[in-house]
Amino acid sequence: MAAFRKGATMALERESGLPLWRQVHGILLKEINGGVYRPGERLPSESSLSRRFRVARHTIRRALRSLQEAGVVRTERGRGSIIRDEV
Amino acid sequence: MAAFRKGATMALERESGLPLWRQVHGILLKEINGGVYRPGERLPSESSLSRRFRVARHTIRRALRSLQEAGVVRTERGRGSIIRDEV
DNA sequence: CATTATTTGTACGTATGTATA
DNA sequence: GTATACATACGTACAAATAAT
Repeated sequence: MAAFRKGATMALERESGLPLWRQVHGILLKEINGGVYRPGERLPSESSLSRRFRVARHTIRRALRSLQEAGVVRTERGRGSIIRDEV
Repeated sequence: MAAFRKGATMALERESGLPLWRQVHGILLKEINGGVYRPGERLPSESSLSRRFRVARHTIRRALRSLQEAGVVRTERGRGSIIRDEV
């Protein structure tokens, strides 16, 4: 399937009970694991992700935070969220 | 001094460069260490702290999150933020 | 080197949902 | 059943660090 193309994603499910930020987390994690974004590379900016997923930047930041806590990315002010080398 | 009374605090410094949420973190931590709030007890609600410090609830939540990450409190939905047993 | 644009951080506000008291 | 309290999600504005021109 075409689920690993950059920037093309199914719409989030707003009635699923699963928080939007968790859905974003899951999608980005799959894309990272699928090689769409690779270690050392930056994820798209928060604004960009906000447009892509049609959610508030706040929601994107919540998702990115959970990716940080999971050790998947590190976020640097003014630079972006960088994929960590896989463990 | 009277720095350890419940709910009576100097105003936060908005020009200090230190983020408001860090200031709130520091004050609450001192009060916890000073015995104002004790292990097993709950901190005041987010709304209450918001009024006390005259900052948005968002800012209080940021401070509480950093206290969680520091292992000082645990937050439970519908219940509040409970002081952890000291380590 | 200087200016502008981009990007994340802080801080405010509002509304609604969900769990607990 | 009502009130309280935290969680999710929307929005806006500006500051600060970095990148790009």
